Amino acid sequence: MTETPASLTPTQLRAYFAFTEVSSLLKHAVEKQLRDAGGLSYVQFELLARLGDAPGARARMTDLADGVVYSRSGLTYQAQLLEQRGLVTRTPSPDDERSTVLTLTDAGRSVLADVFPGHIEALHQLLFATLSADDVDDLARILGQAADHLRASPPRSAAPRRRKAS
Amino acid sequence: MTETPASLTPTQLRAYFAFTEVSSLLKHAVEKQLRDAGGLSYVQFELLARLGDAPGARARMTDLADGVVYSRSGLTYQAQLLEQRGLVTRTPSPDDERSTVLTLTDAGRSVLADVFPGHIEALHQLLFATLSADDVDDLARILGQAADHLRASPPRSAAPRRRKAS
DNA sequence: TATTGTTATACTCTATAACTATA
DNA sequence: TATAGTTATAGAGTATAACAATA
Repeated sequence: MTETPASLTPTQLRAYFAFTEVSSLLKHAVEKQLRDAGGLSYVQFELLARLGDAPGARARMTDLADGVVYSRSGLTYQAQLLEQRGLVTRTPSPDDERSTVLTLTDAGRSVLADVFPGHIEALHQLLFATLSADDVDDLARILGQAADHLRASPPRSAAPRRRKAS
Repeated sequence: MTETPASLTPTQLRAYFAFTEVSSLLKHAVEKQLRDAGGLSYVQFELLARLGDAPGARARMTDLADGVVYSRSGLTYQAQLLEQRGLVTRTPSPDDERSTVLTLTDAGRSVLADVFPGHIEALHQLLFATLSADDVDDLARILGQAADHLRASPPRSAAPRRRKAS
């Protein structure tokens, strides 16, 4: 067991407050851009972007749910919305009939293409414009480390699925 | 006008992805802790914490709304919830009868006290445990800079209040 | 019996617009 | 006329639990 201090240092507090503030302001700005440019919520964009990166532009619901921090029913809900808009298709997996495979359609890829440039521009102007290359290096290294730690951390908010205590 | 590159560097991408991942995982974990320890949402915690820091443990609705990124009606909603639980009081301001002043009650301060230790512990274990003192310094500096920039940026999602175009 | 995904449902949160009251 | 805040309302999103189908 590692002992936990009862308080944070002033610098830790500053880092935390700055982090939450950047997180909040950046998320709002990005969500607005995604909504204006493609009518997408952040989650929907993330799902489409993951599909766009996936081999064959397809992925199983469960694999998507593990990446995004969502309940399965929430993912079903979002997948329905995307399917209704024709941005993805849902088909049963040939390998395992229980699984549903989401596939990005041409229309989905087109919406992604509509949205990407503005997304990148927003990130550049809001986040990266004021940071030096060294700052970005540091940020990537430090936050990458933190992300690794958090990902491995037990208190996952979206636990894979509860296991019986027996 | 500053020219905007059409894409991000690989390091910028890594920094961005790490940032969003940390943001998402940390927020979920912190929200769970606040809910379990004090039945508070993150917004409610933030409001109570701001009142706790404010002189006289009191603040006007508008001043709170400017800090938190919320619509006025959303703030009214949250203030009602907090008042119903007896954690704050709402009284008209003596200076300006249009204003409402929120004041933290003893019960509110008590809930804050219940919640703080676990909040700090969560931050320490999830975020700071793996970071060196230098890393925290860098993080505070870099994100502080980004926060300053974002705060000053025109596309505020919660604009103070729309002004007539005339 | 465990796993994948869907459905039904209820709840929280947020924003817009209309409204009241005060400056 | 402008500002502070509330109310009414409607919509998006999320999670839990029960369920059906497959492994």
